[in-house]
Amino acid sequence: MFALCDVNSFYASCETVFRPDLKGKPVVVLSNNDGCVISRSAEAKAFVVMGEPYFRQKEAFRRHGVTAFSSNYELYADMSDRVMTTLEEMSPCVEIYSIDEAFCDLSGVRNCKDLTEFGKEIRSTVLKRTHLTVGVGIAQTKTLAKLANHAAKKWQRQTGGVVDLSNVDRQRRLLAVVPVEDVWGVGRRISRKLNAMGIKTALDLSEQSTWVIRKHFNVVLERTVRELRGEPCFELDEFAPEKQEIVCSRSFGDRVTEYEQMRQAICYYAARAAEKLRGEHQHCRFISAFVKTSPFSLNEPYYGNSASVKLLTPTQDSRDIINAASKCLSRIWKEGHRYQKAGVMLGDFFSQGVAQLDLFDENAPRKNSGLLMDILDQLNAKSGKGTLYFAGQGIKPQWQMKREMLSPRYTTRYCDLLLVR
DNA sequence: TCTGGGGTCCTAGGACCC
DNA sequence: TCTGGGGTCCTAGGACCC
Repeated sequence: MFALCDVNSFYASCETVFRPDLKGKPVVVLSNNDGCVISRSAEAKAFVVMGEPYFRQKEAFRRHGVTAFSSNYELYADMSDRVMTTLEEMSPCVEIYSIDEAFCDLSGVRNCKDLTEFGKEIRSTVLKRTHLTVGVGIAQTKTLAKLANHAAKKWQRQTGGVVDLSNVDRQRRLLAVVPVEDVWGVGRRISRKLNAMGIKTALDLSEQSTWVIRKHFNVVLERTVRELRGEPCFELDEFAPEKQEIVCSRSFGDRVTEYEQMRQAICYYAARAAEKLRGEHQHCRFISAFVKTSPFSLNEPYYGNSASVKLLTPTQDSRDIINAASKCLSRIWKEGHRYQKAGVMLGDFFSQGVAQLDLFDENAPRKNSGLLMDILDQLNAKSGKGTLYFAGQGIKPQWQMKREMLSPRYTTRYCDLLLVR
């Protein structure tokens, strides 16, 4: 048995925890650069469109008294930790699936407790400790647990925010009313195709023959069908697998038109990516950089391109990674465009000591590289990000993002006491 | 004027091997 | 006239997730 626990309107709720005056009022959180709406409080759902740009909804926000926040990921990550710690205390095995969701293994719990009761305990404990509300969906497969969670949120008042789907009749009744596009693993493209085939509800999908689904779609959807029937295909992954790639990219607050500005931005992303890489205790061989103009602007030609290099010897040294990324940039830069976004990607990872040195590599490994990087990371960890940085990043970046409605650092600076007890 | 960021998995096709 | 069979590895692209 699995329980899927997720926080209601996570980002928006994190903001209202520290602004009790906004409880019960429409609140939204915006993506970087205050671009799109990425989280809405229950009260905001009626007149705010998820994923739509802020500038198009500004007027409606004003009319309905919606409070908007720039995203404050430091705060959300910290609140997420508190929620996950609580879940880990209450359940023997937890898979943290995203910043606001976790699957809990309930196979043992089942023998000694009523599952719905247990779900309610989780809810009240998380609420008490963090002032955040979670929905709990319980079932014998992950896909069904997701669906149960969906129901717990949709009919929160009737269900008390907890739905146990172990009963087969109950399962069928729910599947029959859930549109197929709300099933975990069924996105826009696939639901359109399914609808055209007359498959409209989750129940319809669960009744398809697996080989028909495999023929018209793929094994991924076949697994979803099996899971909907109660046959588990996905296990609980308690330990996060090692990363396969690291991406660092950002849209610019203002369009970038000058090479020097872009070079600084790429240098910054490369340095951040290298830092993340060392955080994973990995070395990489693949480095790429990309730039692009806005895909939305109609009166200028679109340009987007990327270039990559494959090193002979894996590295974790920021200097190597910055070097490689800068070289990539020089290959794809085109004068005369108004660039909206750029980024750096790392891949082809090797663990420490596993890499084979190359006899013909002209760039011999740098002396004391590991030691230097350790000191760099330690300093930045202790004294705050950006204490020590590379000259290539520039001193006064003009390309930084806009966050005009940012909330204070409630939990990571001076207000920690609020939540301690 | 203004539209996010970071991931995973699967498949098909090409290059190459014997 | 007629040109095999079985495999691996890599990459790009498409789908999905939050």
